[in-house]
Amino acid sequence: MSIFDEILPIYWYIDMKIEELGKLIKNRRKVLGLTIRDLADLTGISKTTISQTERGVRNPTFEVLQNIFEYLNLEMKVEVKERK
Amino acid sequence: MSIFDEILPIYWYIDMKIEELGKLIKNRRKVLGLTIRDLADLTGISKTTISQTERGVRNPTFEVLQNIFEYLNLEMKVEVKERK
DNA sequence: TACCTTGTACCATTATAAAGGTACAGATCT
DNA sequence: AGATCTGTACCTTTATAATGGTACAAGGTA
Repeated sequence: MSIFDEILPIYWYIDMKIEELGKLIKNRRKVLGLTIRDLADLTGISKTTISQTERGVRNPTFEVLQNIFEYLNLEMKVEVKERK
Repeated sequence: MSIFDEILPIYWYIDMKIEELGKLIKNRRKVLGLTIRDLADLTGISKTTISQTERGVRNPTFEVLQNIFEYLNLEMKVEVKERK
């Protein structure tokens, strides 16, 4: 039906690339069955900002990510990078 | 000698609060023995931005965090929040 | 006493994130 | 055909992040 019907991980790893972060947000939003308008209403963030953040065409602020993560039930962790 | 001589965790958890994120960055910078000027030179970010980000008095962009994390050898992970 | 380092305070300017509107294309309906 | 929904493409305006300079206070050192 769509790419979002595949088995979804409950854990994502982000290597600090803005495009990957956008894909993660869009994926998670779809999983929860929300539209961009829905998420905009929930967070109070404009649809423009959400759309562009999901596509990685803009550099969002921490506050924007904070709000989006809250309503997508996501949390961020920071670790010291392992040495290879 | 200072608060940074205590045993330091190799893992931090950030519950999306900008003040905590700032403390984490400052702590990590101190652990690596870097000054704000050092980090500014490494990342290309101004000392003003770094200082205010560490104190949580400003809302940094993702790009700024990306750069800081890179030179502090930190990485970000995103997880689905566990239900209580 | 200097002198140097570090971090913060303060300011003006520039760059750009965010908002909020309209319009449009594609898909999905009746 | 039309109507609706969704996401993107625009555009303008506003808010504010980021820069880069100076100055100053606290601390350490010679």
